[in-house]
Amino acid sequence: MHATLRDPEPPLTRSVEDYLKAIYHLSSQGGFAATSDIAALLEVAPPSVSGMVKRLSETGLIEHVPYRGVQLTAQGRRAALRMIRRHRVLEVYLSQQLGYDWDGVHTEAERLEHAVSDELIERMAKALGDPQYDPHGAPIPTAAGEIEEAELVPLADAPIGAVIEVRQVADEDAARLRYLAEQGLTPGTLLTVTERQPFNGPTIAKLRPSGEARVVGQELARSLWCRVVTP
Amino acid sequence: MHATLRDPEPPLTRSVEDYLKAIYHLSSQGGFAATSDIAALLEVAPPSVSGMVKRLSETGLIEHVPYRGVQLTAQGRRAALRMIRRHRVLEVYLSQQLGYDWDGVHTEAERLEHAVSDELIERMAKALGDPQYDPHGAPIPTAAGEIEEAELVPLADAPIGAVIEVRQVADEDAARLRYLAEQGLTPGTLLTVTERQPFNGPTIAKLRPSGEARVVGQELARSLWCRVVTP
DNA sequence: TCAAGTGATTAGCATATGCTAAGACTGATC
DNA sequence: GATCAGTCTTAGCATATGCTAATCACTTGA
Repeated sequence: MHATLRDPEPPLTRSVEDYLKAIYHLSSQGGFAATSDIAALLEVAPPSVSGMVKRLSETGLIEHVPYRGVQLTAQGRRAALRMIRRHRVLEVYLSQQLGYDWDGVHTEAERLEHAVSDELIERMAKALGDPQYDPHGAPIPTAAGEIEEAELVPLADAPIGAVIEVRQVADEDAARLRYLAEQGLTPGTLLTVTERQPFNGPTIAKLRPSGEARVVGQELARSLWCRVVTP
Repeated sequence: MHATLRDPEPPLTRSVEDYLKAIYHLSSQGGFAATSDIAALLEVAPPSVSGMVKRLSETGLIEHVPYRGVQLTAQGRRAALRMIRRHRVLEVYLSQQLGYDWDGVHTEAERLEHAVSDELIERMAKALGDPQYDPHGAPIPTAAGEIEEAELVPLADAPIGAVIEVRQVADEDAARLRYLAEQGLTPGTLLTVTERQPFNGPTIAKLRPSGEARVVGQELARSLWCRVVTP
């Protein structure tokens, strides 16, 4: 009801959608997304970001504090979450219905997310039984724009002895994702951290229930986000 | 083998892909596609077409005879057929796997065709059992770029008394497509033309085997392309 | 054969997006 | 508090695509 009464938001370009997604990801932790970080994520030069930032703040999608960074407005956040829903539903669909690998879905979804209609996304979601998580374990926003905010810690910071569940893999590199899949370190896996080497060394964990040991280097252990099941 | 050795053709923009498709359709009968026809089909102003035509002939995708019109080169034709394959595979996929209506697939495919990868199209085609025709009966080019060229006549010209098969509906208007579906006039339907009213009047045909009569106005009968089964 | 009309092209401009080079700001260090 | 390194922004430009208005060329009818 309310949604249909709202002013019809004008269609956004592909670029704009990419900027909004980037800003969402970069500002989800701290408050502001920095120009140079946006530039690095989107692989454009910083002045291109400045230009786009000006346009986006004029249309009310972001707030810009010069020399500080940008934040999404409510409208910008809505648009960003819509893109993220599209991306993640597409990832699940491609991997479950079309046999894509866990590590190959990202690139395809990256292009499709700008072209699909809302109707197609909802049909895909329904065909999949309205999934809550994408293949990398990231939560899928609802069509209404709500997203689960879970308390997760990187495996590298997980307390020794705790039972933890791998929830999310924050890495898009196909080779790394493939490696994690081979190691059985996919969302849903339960682990006990047994040991952590000093000086940013690897984390050592046992798979549950099998008890097999896994040695996870510092870098990977930073991108494996986990939920602490029993401390 | 050969395909992988060919120079990697540079990615085309969405606009360019649309122009090539339009030129393919407009020049499939006669030799040349006229500027004004391209402009009408793509809903742009004629000078925009002139500009694009210049760029496309510089990159070798089309041949331009000033004041005459344009034709696709071999390279342009290859690119156009690739888009048409994408479009039609998408239409079949959307209608068979995601429950889209016969008349609703076109718009969605129109946007997606520019974003999907070749790999996704081949996965969809395989999941569908490599279909030969799209939901409107149009032939789907092969991945290698071959397309069936059938001898079809509009229902409006079909000989009286002949048994004919509806093969293809050359109309994109959703309401008209829905109407034809209601009337049972979809690709594969067999008919006998019993009568044609003079002065461009309607064609009257009987469905086979049921014998039910259908009165088809001149305009629709021009967009229903048929194969003559027995003269 | 030539003039009119239709259709195509060119000229000139607008917008979105990107770039490099140069200048402006901020925060940390002495 | 002054300076410097790093970051951000502005200036100026390029490309792709679109538009309108004006001009040009082909065809056809008188």
